[in-house]
Amino acid sequence: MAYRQTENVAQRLAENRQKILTAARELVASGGFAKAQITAVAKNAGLATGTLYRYFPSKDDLCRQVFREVSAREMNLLAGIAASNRPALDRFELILRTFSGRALQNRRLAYALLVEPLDLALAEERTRFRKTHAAIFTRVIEDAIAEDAIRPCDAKFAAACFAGAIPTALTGPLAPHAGDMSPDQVLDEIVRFCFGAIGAPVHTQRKTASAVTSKELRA
Amino acid sequence: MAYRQTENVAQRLAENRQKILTAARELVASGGFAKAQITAVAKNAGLATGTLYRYFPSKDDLCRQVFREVSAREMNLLAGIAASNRPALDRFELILRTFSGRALQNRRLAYALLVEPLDLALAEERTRFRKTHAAIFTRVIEDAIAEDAIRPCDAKFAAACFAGAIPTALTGPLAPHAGDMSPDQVLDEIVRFCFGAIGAPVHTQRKTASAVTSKELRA
DNA sequence: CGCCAAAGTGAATCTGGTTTCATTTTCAAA
DNA sequence: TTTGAAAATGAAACCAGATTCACTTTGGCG
Repeated sequence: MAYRQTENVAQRLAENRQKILTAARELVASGGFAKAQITAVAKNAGLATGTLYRYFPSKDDLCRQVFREVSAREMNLLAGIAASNRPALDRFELILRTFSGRALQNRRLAYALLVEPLDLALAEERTRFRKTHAAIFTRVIEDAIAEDAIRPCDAKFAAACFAGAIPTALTGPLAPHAGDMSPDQVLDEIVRFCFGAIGAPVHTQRKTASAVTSKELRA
Repeated sequence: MAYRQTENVAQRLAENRQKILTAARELVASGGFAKAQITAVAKNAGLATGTLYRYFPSKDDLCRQVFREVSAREMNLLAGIAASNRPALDRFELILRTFSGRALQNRRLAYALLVEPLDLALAEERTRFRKTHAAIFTRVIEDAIAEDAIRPCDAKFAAACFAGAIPTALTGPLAPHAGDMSPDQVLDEIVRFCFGAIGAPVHTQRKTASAVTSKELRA
């Protein structure tokens, strides 16, 4: 009577795995990765601590998985915009507004992904994330140069600057205090800053498709 | 015969304290704060672990002290430049070149201070450090605006961007690989980027006093 | 010289979490 | 209904460091 995994069970397993990831994600979104202790995740998922280890080999693996899932959404969104066929500077602006807009819409989570102090394993994951941002920026900057929309500059270098500047300016202790600036002002300043940095003309009345927000994404 | 601390002893105590700080600083400079375990610091200082606790109440206190001492040097240097009475944009450029030049001259240490993953206590210290950078940038940007050297913008916001951009672009995984760009090219790109970002004209042949390097500082 | 308080020592202890694993529960097949 | 393999459990073991503390050493003073 070789044991065979029944459909029923397989589904429950998948559900549990999901429950764990969701539970962890919730904790992270509410209080950063520091809150995602195994015991807490287990309780939040309605499972015993030991059970988690039947689904994930270690805490690090679980947290990395959470980080990847959350960040993948963002990266895909931006990559999608970067790959569209509008003029490079339009794409650039859209990326800036989308990235920043979404970060401002879920500050706690953005903080966790972008600037909160993390342990080594997660910092590695964050590095991936940032490298992806940089790659996306690099691409549109190079395109803008190719299109003669801006004068040549070191695209990779500028991209690294953006990948560092934006998170710092949006979240964490250096970000403007709520009440200091409205989200829209923040977006405008970001665009002005980034356009200026690569020597692109800043239209005060730019008229582009509005950024993709998380509400729209959900829909 | 109430015990009175003799001159001799007082001096040895001071020396030991210094030995500990130096030992810790060495470890940090060579391998980041992760290397600064109590045991390692003690060994490096030629003292027993327990002894360190006669000088510092906890590891966190010791490490914070190290962080402060190392970063204070940098902050004073930059603050000094910011306070000089040259035109604002000259000061801005000088600050950028000094900051970046010094970081490139001691990459490992710069990495530790600026971007390496740190525990909470030290991350707090780093926040101070970055806030100071931002304050210095804010000041010269505001001065530049007051001097009509650039058109008005949100100085604080731009400063936060710089405080995020420069560390990322100089050290850590997004920084240009050695061989990719020469240090001088990096400095030029930084200046170009930052000037552009606040809408300042970039002179290709700017002629300013050269940045303050650590060699000069030592002298 | 002999005494004492302070300084120094480092093995033993503590700590806050992760991870294990012997036991119990579930459930499909016989 | 019985059976056994997989799944779930959670209390106990574990871990890598920081921290403590009973003891030894030092050196100023009578």
